[in-house]
Amino acid sequence: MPEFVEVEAYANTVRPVIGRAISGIDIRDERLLRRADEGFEVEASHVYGVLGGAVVEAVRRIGKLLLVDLSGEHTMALTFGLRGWLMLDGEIARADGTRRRREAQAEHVRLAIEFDGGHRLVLEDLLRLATLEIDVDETRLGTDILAIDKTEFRELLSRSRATIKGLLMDQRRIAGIGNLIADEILYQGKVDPRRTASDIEGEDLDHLWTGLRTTRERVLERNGSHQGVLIQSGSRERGESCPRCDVEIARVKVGGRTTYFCPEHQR
DNA sequence: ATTGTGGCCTGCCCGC
DNA sequence: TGCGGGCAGGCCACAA
Repeated sequence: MPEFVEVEAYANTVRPVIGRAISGIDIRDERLLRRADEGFEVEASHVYGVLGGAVVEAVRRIGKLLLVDLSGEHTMALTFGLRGWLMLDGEIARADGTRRRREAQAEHVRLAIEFDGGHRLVLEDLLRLATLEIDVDETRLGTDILAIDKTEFRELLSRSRATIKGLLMDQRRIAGIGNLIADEILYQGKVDPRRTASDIEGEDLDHLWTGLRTTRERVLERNGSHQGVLIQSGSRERGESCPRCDVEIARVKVGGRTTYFCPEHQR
């Protein structure tokens, strides 16, 4: 599920508890903490110590990372893997702030946090790929996709020998782009995903930048990383054809990810 | 150092 | 229907 636009929605999900204190924590699956350098027992107690009684002061998003700033100068950081999401009191927010109810699935709940006033925040995660960390190094992430400008984008490209798709998905360079949005940016930007980043200049770069801007606006307006033209037209599938060119969409591996693109108009 | 690959984990879908 | 293989929008450790 989650690329930047979904995590934006998760941030909106959490925001109603800003100003509330945490009254209970239930870590159902300690694998949530698996990135800890120390053993699970030690790390879990640290998490309980930091969260217990703390007041939520702010909720931020950088790329696909959700950051909850707490009283006591600590920050809880959540990632959601492929199939993770948050609900508050049985509701999930969209990127535009509207909310909808969602049925909880108890077997997939990995974390539950209670707040004063009776609010309950739940993290569900089908694949157990979500993580919780305290006080992560935020500088490991690049500029957020919504904040990057063309000057920085051009600069990033010119300095990288990676494939353009690999660069787009490299969270240390640009934070927030996943496999689907990368494919859509390249589709809109008319660039072959396998090209070397630093080779993209001039008109090609203009097109790609337009593709990035178009895509980030579109998925935000429509509330989902799966709202790109390539997917919505049904073309991001084996054997389907490009809605613009009517040639068969190509399917290749780039940067370890399955990649769909139009061999006709993406050059 | 940078870039690319394999594997984690579970659930689902497709083809036999 | 039942079963095995392939695959999933993320991320990390590791190899070249």
